[in-house]
Amino acid sequence: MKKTKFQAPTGMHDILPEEQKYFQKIYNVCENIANFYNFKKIDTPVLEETELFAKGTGLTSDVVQKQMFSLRTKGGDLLTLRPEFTPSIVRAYLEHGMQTWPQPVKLYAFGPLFRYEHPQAGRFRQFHQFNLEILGEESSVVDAQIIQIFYNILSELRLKNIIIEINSIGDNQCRPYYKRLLTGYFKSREESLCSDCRRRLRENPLRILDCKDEKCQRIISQAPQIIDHLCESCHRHFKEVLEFLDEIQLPYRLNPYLVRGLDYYTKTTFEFFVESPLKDKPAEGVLEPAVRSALGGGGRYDGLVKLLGGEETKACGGALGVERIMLAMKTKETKSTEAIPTPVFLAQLGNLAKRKSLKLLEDFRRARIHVGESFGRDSLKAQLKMADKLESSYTLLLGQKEALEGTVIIRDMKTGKQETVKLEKAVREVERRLKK
RNA sequence: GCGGCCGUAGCUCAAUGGUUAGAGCACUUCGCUGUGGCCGAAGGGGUUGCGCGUUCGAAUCGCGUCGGUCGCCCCA
Repeated sequence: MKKTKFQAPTGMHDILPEEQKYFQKIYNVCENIANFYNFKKIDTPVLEETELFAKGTGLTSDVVQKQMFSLRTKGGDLLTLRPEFTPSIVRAYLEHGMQTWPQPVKLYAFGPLFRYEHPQAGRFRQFHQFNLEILGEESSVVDAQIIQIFYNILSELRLKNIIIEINSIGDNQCRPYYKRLLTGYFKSREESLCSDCRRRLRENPLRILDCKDEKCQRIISQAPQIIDHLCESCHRHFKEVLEFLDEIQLPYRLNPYLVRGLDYYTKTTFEFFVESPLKDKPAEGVLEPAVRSALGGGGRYDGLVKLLGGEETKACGGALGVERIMLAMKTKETKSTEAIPTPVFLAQLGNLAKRKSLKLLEDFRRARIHVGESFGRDSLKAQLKMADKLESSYTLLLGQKEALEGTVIIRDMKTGKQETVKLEKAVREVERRLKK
């Protein structure tokens, strides 16, 4: 065989039939639940103006600073493969005048996203998210609802030990004050911070809070926490969100350092994890790090719509990472969906029979019975072998003799018993047998 | 952007520096003219990721490069 010259680009993958089971499963669960909560589906282009993300996602975010796939069109437009959904959806909200729809507008999206970064477990340059947005709603109840929906999806996919981490990062009433406080705190200890954090100190001091560096950690643990410095309205909002979560008994954990890297968040931020039950015995050393990465996250973004040119519109949203869910499903050995057998196989022999087979196949399609075939093969042996591989319960045999007589043989693959029936009765006969 | 590990058949993997790089699985065909599974036989499939070097001789050693994978950063 010739050496294959081409391969998928770094961090991008074919989703082979084997994997499609998981994909489909995740998509179906997301869609069903989203529909139940009255979300409407939206698809947006994979490419958007670069400016949309620069402004929306934010210039200080890593996503914009170094992870965008950007290109210039022949006409000179600067476009970027979407690294996340939210700015696109806000753009669509404004472009189509959704402010005039009954508020809030609840939308969901599912599709590929692109970020230029170094691939590793659960992290790819092309990956998929399921995304929810509720635009035009200020109430804390929707924050809780979005968290609840994501939680429901993950449970429905049979993931265990789901943990929600939650925080509030305030709004532009209280955050500037907290930021100054924090900057002051870190400035006085700047020499002890890692180089990244020294940069963050100037650009976005809040991000220092989720630095993993050991020395930084010690400093962070003594730092002022935002929840102690929220303004009245943010404080109330956060308290309400937590009360809602208590009410529906979701297992959340406060994480005062959960900041998130996208610039537009205000008030509530949250992330989802699957906690490993093996935590106390790291001896086997399997699968720990991959499982710890966030399965999803999101938060409130009360300023984004205005930032992108609309009226002040409060909103909240979030996303689940499809590949990461798949990883978690596999790691937890959630029962993988077995290959579904093809109940009936149609084998033919001879030209006349082949022609009649095409028609017979259509009869079965109309009866919604899945029938396998291998019309390209002429030997009966090879066709029966295929029927065996497909784990068919019955094989229909249509040869020269049967074609002339207007009959077909039904072979029970388990017992090997065969019975000849009229061609017109084939569908009904098979239906009857399958019911047993 | 930085670091660890790994690149041999479609897949999983063998092969002290030494003939023509092997095995299992998978695939195709035959044994069996119109009857599957089991069994037996045969066959196709490789520039050992690529390049340069060391050597009488390289899948094996060295350097480089590309790719994969895992981690840091960040995120889903």
